[in-house]
Amino acid sequence: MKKTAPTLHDVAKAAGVSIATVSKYLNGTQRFSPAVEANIDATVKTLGYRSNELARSMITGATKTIGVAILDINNPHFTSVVKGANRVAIDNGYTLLLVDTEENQGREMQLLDALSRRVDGMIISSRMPESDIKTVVDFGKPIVFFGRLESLRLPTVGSDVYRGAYMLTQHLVTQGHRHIAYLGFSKSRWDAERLRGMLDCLQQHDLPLARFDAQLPFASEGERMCSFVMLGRERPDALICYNDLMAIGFMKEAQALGFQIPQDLSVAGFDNIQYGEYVSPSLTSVDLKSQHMGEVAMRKMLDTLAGKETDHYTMLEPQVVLRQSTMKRQ
Amino acid sequence: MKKTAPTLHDVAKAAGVSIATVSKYLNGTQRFSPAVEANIDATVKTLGYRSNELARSMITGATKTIGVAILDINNPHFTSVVKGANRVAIDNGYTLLLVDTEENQGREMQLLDALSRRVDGMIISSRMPESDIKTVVDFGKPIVFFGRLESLRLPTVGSDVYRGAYMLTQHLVTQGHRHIAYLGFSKSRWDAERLRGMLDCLQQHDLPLARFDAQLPFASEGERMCSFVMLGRERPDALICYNDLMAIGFMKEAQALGFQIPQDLSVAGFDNIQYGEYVSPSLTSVDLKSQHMGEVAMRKMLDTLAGKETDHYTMLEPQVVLRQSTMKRQ
DNA sequence: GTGAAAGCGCTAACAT
DNA sequence: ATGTTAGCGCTTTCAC
Repeated sequence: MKKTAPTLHDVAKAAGVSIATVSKYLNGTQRFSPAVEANIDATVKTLGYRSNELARSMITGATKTIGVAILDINNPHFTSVVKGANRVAIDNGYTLLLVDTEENQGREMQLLDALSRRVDGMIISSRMPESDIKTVVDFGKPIVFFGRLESLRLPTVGSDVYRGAYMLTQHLVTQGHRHIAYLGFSKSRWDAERLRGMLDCLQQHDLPLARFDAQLPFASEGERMCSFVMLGRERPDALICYNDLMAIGFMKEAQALGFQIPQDLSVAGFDNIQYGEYVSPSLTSVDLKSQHMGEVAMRKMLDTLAGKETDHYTMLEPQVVLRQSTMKRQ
Repeated sequence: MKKTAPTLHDVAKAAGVSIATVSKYLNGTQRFSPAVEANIDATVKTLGYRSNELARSMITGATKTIGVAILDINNPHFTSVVKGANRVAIDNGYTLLLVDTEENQGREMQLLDALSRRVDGMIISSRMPESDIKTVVDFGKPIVFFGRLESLRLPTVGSDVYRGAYMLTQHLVTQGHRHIAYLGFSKSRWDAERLRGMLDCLQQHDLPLARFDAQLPFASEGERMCSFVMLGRERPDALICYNDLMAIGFMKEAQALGFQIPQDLSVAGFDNIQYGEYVSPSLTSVDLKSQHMGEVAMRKMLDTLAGKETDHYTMLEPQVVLRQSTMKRQ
């Protein structure tokens, strides 16, 4: 029950060797005579010595910690991203410092500022404008960013949502839908790409797109927007939502309003979250490979830290996953 | 574009004052003459000085970081816990170091070991035996634990699952169910309490309980166990699952097998995860107040760090949330 | 093979 | 009101 934890100094003294010897042996920097090594091992054990990571980090300049900033930990898409990033991190001896910015612009910058001081690098998902991202870059730590950037040249990773949106739309058109609507979320930096994919596809078929915009990417918002979309002058026969969460909320409310899905309306989302399988009808979705995104981002981070050059933009290939919420129209 | 970040020393020199003056002023430890303060402010700005948290932490002994270890970040219960903990942490100037042990005993100890060296305290959710928890306590950092402990006297927080299970069972019995089954998860330290609550209630009504045990607390496991439960000799008329995830999986598979819920079987779970509202039928559940658990845990941690004594066990009151997956039997 | 000593950037007595 | 100085626990040349 000692007041203060044993230090390298204590071990050295107790083992009758120098502090440098202990340090080098423990770090595997150098080998020593068997007698000395055994002695150190024993002393470390009896004293219960554990290195002070802080002191070491101060010298080596590395904390072995990667900061991960996400928008909302309650969103399954982000938990999958974190899961992927975490796996790769752990396999490489790194730990995750998590920051949940709660879809809340206000404190984001100060959170990132604080974060940047305690990590070796940051993996960031954010809705900040590029000018703000520039500020974050100036915090001086390596950054991997989710989503494509215009002016900044940063390592980024994303899913090809344009392709995903195009494919999904193409499928709906092929299945006979003629009145397709998009319940988007224009605050997201991924929204425009989805929209572009849909528009390009529909234009080829000379079909229109009805557009709606949500304020939050949540299920509750999908519910809220439902009557607005379904009880207007022109009811769509297919709806694509910005993400699965919104789609799930929308479907529930649509059913409450008396509509049958997919008979009255086909619904689809993005992300392919796990719960899409368990709602009724099960949800058709564009799988954006969330977990893989996290893995790739962390691998890029680690490569950057190791001084390797990484390609700047990595784009994962999405996959349309068909389920019961969409059907063929005759 | 300097190679190395400016230090306190640089600021002091550039501002023509001593290093201590800068330190004290920046930390608000002491006030100085307006001239000096303005001068320091200006220099800090032009140099872009940002304190090295590591060096500071080494001296103050505080990292302003709390480690949070959870079993699975893909489980909504835990994301809510983290959300709650994170809110309180941020409001108090702390950051979360997250560790996802992935329901994987093997690396858990080494992860916690590593974690303990970089944080001021740890909030832990784990299935470790108490002997192992003792080891973690010996890492020397304050700990707040989720769940009641037998021998160890640690600050802990939990939900009164015994009461929750009792209430839920009571409700089912009142609604006319006579063949109640429990699909448990005996590896969890919360399983026994649930079971005890059900048993105590059923005993009073002189009713039996059929028991099944899952290997993992996932939806997929609920699906897997379904045929085993539903196609045996004695089919239950009500099923309580260890958690909502399992219940959701179970319901899906039961419906696939041709059963109607709740007509053929009432189903209920624990946690009251968000998705329970969106599956069909919507899921009756015992709300364990996940987010509140996280908040309370973090508050206890902060109190402990501040030297305040905290009560050792805090038990939140659960609430039965009735939805469509349970119904009255005549 | 092993050890002495110089810091890493900062805080906190203790001076002045 | 401001400065001097002694470390915090560790890594890392550079000597012996």
